[in-house]
Amino acid sequence: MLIYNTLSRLKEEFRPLNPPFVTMYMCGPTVYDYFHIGNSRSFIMSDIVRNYLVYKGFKVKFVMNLTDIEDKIIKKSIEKNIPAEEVSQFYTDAFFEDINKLKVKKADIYPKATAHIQEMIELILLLEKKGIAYNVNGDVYYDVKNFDSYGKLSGKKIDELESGARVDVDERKNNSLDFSLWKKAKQSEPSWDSPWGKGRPGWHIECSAMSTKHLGETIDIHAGGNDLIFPHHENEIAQSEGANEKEFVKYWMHFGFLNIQNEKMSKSLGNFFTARDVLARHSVEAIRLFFCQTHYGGPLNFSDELLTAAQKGVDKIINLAERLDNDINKAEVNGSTPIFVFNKFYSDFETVMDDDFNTPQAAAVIFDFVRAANKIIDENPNSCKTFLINLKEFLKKTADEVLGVIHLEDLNKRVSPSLETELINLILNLREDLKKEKNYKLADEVRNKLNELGLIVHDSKTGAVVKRK
RNA sequence: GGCGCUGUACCCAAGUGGCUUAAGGGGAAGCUCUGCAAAAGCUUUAUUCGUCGGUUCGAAUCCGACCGGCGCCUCCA
Repeated sequence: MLIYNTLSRLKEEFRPLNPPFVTMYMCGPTVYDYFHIGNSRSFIMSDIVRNYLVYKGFKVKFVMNLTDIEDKIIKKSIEKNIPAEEVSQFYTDAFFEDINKLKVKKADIYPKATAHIQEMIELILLLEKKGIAYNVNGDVYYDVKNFDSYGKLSGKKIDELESGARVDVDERKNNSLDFSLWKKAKQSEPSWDSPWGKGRPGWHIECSAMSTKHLGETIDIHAGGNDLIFPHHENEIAQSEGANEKEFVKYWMHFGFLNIQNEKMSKSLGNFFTARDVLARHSVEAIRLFFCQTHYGGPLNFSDELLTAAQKGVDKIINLAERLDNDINKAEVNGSTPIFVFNKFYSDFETVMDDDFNTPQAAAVIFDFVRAANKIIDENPNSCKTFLINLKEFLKKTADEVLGVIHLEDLNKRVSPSLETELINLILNLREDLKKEKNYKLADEVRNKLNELGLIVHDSKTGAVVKRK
């Protein structure tokens, strides 16, 4: 199995430190606002990576941090005149709501920055002891010149970065690239006691401290968006490897941006839709298939039209699943067992997913399977139950449990009986009688009236099928 | 200025030296089914991969030049 490692810029054979265990850390949200649909791409793609590792038999421990103390949270708390904890708690709740709707599986642990202040302080002390951190009147900085391999992840060289730096140079720093480990408290800001006085942690230190605490000094996979490569992940390496003198991460994975009209979707540009907005217009399945149909590392343009197109693809898979459910109920136990190349479809799926999670190809395998399955059902109307169950099992294992582009359990929920469905069936049965009497005028009128009520009636060989608009 | 990504059919998009004279989805067209309509299924749909040169028995895939799009270097998934 190959994974593209940002560190080496190569696809590398995946060899976790202690197989079958895999440790995976994903940079989570700063809880200062609802996350946008671009952020969802990273959450969903990391979910798929994790699901596939589980499919392959790995025991994955997945950690996602919650940054609950940070400039933007403080800014919002001042604007709204409410405590910072209230801001972060509100958006943490919203985060979990949205992530559930996106069918992203829960992480094993969601460590919060504010619950790990002590660990961060200890890490900074260690860096200070090693001479790669320095204190300037209560502000503690990381000294990049004292970490030899600074820049190895982003491919940057310290000298070049300095000359191209766009930010105003902070006179107190030794080097303009030095970054905050500990920020001295300003008035009315949340703060914690520390050996350097009251203050709060810098942004990067939390990931180093929390990934070490929950996953160990060296972790297998660390993932996040492309924009985190520099400076965030570069700084994490500097902190963790500077302190522990051990390799921090074996495989760095980065996800491409979601663009709008070829521009990166971002809060600062204002060209974004929140995940909850998009979920109000499109299904999770359409969103997930849309993301799957392009490789995780490249850019992807967002538009409602593309999501609508993805929905059609989802429907195609769901139609087969529903057809199978229907046939499984009717099928004979001792029917025929057609010859079908299950192994080929499973091995094709694995081959492409093994190649750096090629989800577009994986989706292609699923669509090929859908076509082949429809064909074989057409050609073998008397297939046995087991055969049909095996067909459904393929969809469950791949499209549902790994990619999450369909959710079979939700389909089952849809057919629960109620008075409403009983009444609809009654009307449809009466309409069948009208059709038998060739009273098409009245039959069509019934169909039109139902349509006005939001129910679409499709006649088929086995009787009318009704769908909600 | 530095580093990196990218340009494949009407749209989205995979493929990075021969298995591909290029997957898959959407769209379009045809067929099957059918009282009609719709739905669904099946079939078809790029001799061609930004442009121009080069390497090679062989290139969308490697090299060079050029044209276009984007990202990071400041908070950002």
